[in-house]
Amino acid sequence: MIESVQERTYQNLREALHRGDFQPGEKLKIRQLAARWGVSAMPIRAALQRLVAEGVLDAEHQRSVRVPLMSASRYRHLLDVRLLLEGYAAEKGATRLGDEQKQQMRELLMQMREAIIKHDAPKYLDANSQFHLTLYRASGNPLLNRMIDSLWLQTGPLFHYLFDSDELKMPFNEFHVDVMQAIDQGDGFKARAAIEADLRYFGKYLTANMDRLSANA
Amino acid sequence: MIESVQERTYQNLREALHRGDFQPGEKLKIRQLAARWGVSAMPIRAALQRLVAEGVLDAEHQRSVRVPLMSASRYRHLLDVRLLLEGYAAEKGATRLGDEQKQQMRELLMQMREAIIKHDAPKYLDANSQFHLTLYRASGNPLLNRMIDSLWLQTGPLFHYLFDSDELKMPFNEFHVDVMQAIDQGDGFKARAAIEADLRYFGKYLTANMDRLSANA
DNA sequence: ACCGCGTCTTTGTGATCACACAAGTGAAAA
DNA sequence: TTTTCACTTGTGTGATCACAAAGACGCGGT
Repeated sequence: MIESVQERTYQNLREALHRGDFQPGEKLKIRQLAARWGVSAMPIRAALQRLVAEGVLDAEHQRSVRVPLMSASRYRHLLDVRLLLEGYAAEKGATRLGDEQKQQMRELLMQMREAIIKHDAPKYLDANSQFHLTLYRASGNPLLNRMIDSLWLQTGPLFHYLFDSDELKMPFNEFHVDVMQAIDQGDGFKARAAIEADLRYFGKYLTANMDRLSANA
Repeated sequence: MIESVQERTYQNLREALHRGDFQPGEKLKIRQLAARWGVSAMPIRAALQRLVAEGVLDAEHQRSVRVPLMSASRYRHLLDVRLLLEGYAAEKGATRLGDEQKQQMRELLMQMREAIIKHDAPKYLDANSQFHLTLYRASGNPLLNRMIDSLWLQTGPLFHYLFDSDELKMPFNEFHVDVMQAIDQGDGFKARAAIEADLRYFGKYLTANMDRLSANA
């Protein structure tokens, strides 16, 4: 796989955002990021513009770009769209998953369980997103998948706040078990319901604690 | 309103695409476009990358960018997502529309009727898109609206093919009347159904004639 | 000590240039 | 006549530069 500097830079930025390297509200400065990765300003500009176009970053009055702040209403809007798209993708995907992908998802379920025991939040988050995205990808709609990717990237930074606080017991994967059952039964409707429950549960917890979380930031 | 060269260039490109200045499958060359609008390569690059990020243009193996071809399956995928998002936005929007916006939509309905009588396709298309987008915007979810905008831009060029052929009688606005009724009754569910019927009807016609249409291109 | 004003610095924007690589073109040989 | 290969042209990429505008800082006046 040949990758251009722009593509690499874009991926770097994406990962950094997902990792929570930048705080919500923080200004991203071109020259600063360029120095960080030892490239010129150009690929950084391109990556920033791309992320702005995807809705991941905010551009204010075409001057600086910032990591967006997550307000309760913004989260609500995000959740509404995610329920819509991910619910649909889950319903469709559950009936179209191949055997190897089902096996992958079972693996990921195990990895999540392990991660919880070991309190390995990054690993849990990684397995969790792969679990979801594998299911959605089976829907066979590339456009839908692109949009869902973008939505996850917009939600992503928030996850990391959550797992910084140790008190959280990460009991979320009971819904994942429901999803897995629904898949094994080929029951798309049940899969949708389980995914929606997962998202709602998560969202409920998140919005309830949002003030505390953003205060920590 | 201050606008940068990049923003202006982006809008120019958008309009050109919407107008059908470029054929599906056509390569867009940076220097050529730069000469066309008398700017340097830079704002063109930015605009192209932005449109690629929005899914409006295709970038193949990070070399040239092309106007995407509309295959039947691609249209199907687009329609599926549009039904999902626009159906939801319509249902939500129908119950939240303000009086002035309802009045605007009634105006637009009249304009569409006029445009049909006069066979003024551009005017019809313009009023049609405003009619839809006004309704959706009332959903009050900015993220949702951004995504719907992007979907319309991806579908947009196809509309123009349609109206190039005179045989088409544009009988579509009966569904728009249904939408208007549903709004007046404050019936979100009915509004959703009418919008979905509109999209499906249009899509059915479009996919049925896609071969002929793309042959004309 | 505080407020106002001008300057210096920071930062994004847009132009230009050098380069690499892909594609097209032509000629020469089989 | 066809195929192949070298060369030329076209095109995107990434770096650098000049500039304008916004923000930060400090100096001086009251």
